[in-house]
Amino acid sequence: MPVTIHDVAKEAGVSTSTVSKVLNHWTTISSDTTARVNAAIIKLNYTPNARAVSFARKSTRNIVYLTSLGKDEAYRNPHMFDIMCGVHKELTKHGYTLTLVDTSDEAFPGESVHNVIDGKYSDGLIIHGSAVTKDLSKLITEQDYPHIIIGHPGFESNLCWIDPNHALAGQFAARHMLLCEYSSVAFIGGKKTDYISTQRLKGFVGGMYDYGYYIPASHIGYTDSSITESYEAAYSMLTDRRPPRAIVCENNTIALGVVKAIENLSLKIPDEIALLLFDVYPYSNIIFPKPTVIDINVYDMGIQAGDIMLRKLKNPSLFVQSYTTLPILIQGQSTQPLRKQ
Amino acid sequence: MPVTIHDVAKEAGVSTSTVSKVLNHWTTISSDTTARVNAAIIKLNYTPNARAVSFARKSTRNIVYLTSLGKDEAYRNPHMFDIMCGVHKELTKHGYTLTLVDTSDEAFPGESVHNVIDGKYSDGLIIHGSAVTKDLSKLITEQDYPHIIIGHPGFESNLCWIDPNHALAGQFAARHMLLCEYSSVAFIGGKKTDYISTQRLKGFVGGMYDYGYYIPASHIGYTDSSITESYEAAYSMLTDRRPPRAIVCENNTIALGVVKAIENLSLKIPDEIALLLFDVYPYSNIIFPKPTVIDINVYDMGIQAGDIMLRKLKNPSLFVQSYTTLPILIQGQSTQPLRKQ
DNA sequence: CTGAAAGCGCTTACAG
DNA sequence: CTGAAAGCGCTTACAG
Repeated sequence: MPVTIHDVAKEAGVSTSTVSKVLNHWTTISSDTTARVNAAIIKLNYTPNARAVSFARKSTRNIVYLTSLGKDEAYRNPHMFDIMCGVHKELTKHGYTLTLVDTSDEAFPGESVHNVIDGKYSDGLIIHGSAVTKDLSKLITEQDYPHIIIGHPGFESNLCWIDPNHALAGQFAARHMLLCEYSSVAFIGGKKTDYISTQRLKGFVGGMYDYGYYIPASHIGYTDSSITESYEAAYSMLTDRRPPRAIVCENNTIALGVVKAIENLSLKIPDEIALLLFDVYPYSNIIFPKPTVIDINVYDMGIQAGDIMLRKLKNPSLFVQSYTTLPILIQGQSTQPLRKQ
Repeated sequence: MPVTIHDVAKEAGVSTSTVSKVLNHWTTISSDTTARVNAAIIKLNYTPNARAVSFARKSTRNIVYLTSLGKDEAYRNPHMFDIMCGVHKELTKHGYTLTLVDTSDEAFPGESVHNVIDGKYSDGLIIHGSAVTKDLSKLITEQDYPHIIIGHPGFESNLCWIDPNHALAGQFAARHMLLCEYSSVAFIGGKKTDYISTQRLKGFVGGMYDYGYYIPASHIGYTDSSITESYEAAYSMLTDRRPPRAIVCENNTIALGVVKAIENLSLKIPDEIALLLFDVYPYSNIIFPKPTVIDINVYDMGIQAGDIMLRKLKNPSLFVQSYTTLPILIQGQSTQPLRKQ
């Protein structure tokens, strides 16, 4: 038979209320009693029944992480799981648990959310941006349910969200290029309709402009993010009569195409052409020489999401909509070493 | 105020016991009463309080997934998360939830497991093989706690586990090569101490042998799984006086090195040299021509783990130790097309 | 076929 | 500083 609070109370010669108070660190208990109760707890190896606690307390100390969990999602979108790990880390630190809910295979995703909320499975909801629909938004807002969205939803709303600052990452790229004294820099990105690519480009162009450099249209490439198109974009820029001195690649696949073009033209990195990438993942580690990369610490973004969730639980009126996660620069050998730090 | 079972009972004009019985599909309730209760449930939009249910029932309908959830784990080991998604899928289907527990940052991982078990957080434990220690094994075995290990632990035990059959995958590779009528086939693998690589090699060599083909030592390469060493291994085999007609690459990184050697020697795939890889992830999709791959459906392995867990909960004496997940062959253009299917 | 009542293991006003 | 008692929202023998 599992040991209960009654067993502990009997062992310590006190009431169950007193044991409960010791367990919850009430300050009104004498140190003598506290000691006796703790001794009994250790002697009996007592662990409170989490179900009973959560039931009596009317709070679960559990948060639900809502996202798409289909087959191959882990390969397609590992960042999402890295964020999840960050969230988990922060919640665990404060005694909360994390439960997963999938949105990938139901007709109406609101159904499971409705269950989570009305079934009181959790105290709050952390939702990956890709899983947010307008229906969901309405449901959460109406119920005024504690939540935080990771990655801002594609529409205006009163939801709370955080998001990495991709434009700022673009500015970082510009700044680094100028520190390396490259003024003629090209940018090869994804489609014009791609949100992240557009933000990075915007930040980059703006950043260069702030220092007095203007990027001509011929030095901006839009691709479908395939190796083939990126190769072609880079090849044509590099064989132009005024080739760029450096290329910023908006993602890893683009970088592969660009590197291939550079190899085929037998150019030396970084002496003849410099390279800067966004994201470490998934190919930066198979590019030689080791590339200089601007990365986003999404694990840290998960930690922030967890932290905000916890703060919201204490203060339900807390409202957050912000670009919160800063990019970091990882210096490699694909750009000139800086004169001094 | 949330609506409770009492509200439903009052609305339907019955007792709470009766409502509970309808909720739990007891067969003793008249269809007339059932209809009235269901109508009340819909009218009031009632959802049972999961906490109360789990508490009263003394079963949580929750399973804990125990694994390492540190930073970058999602990039290092996405398979683990794919498995997790499979587990989640199967559990959800049967009304169970999945909660995550991290093993990556504690001095004694048994601590959190002890909590999970004694705190009655869940009905069972699914543990990723990499997280299993002897202490943990002892704890679980002593408590006779429902569990299933994914990937067999590195030591003998009475734990229940399932694991993909890597040796069988090796046999598949041999069989496919012979169907393509390649008899001179090389194998480039990881270190001799690598478990998966060794199993795949063993299955491959054995499979070839079963059909009467013997792989000479010169056609077996051991590497540190780096592009450089794989390149060198392939280069030396291909420039040998009796080069292989096909190469089996034990993982994706090795394949990159091998492809590079093939390119540098200007050999044509598959006409001059054929290629077969293990694993789709992470680089098979950047290799041209699209390679023929032997993959393991680890998502499906997660589903199986979930299924076994559920069966164990019904029948605690169920004991499983088996190589359960079958490899699949994905035909690409790096081997001859087969004569007929 | 239905309901009254005990109980799941805690927490928390409230009284002392 | 401590304890008796009510209550969290269900389930489940048990009686009828």
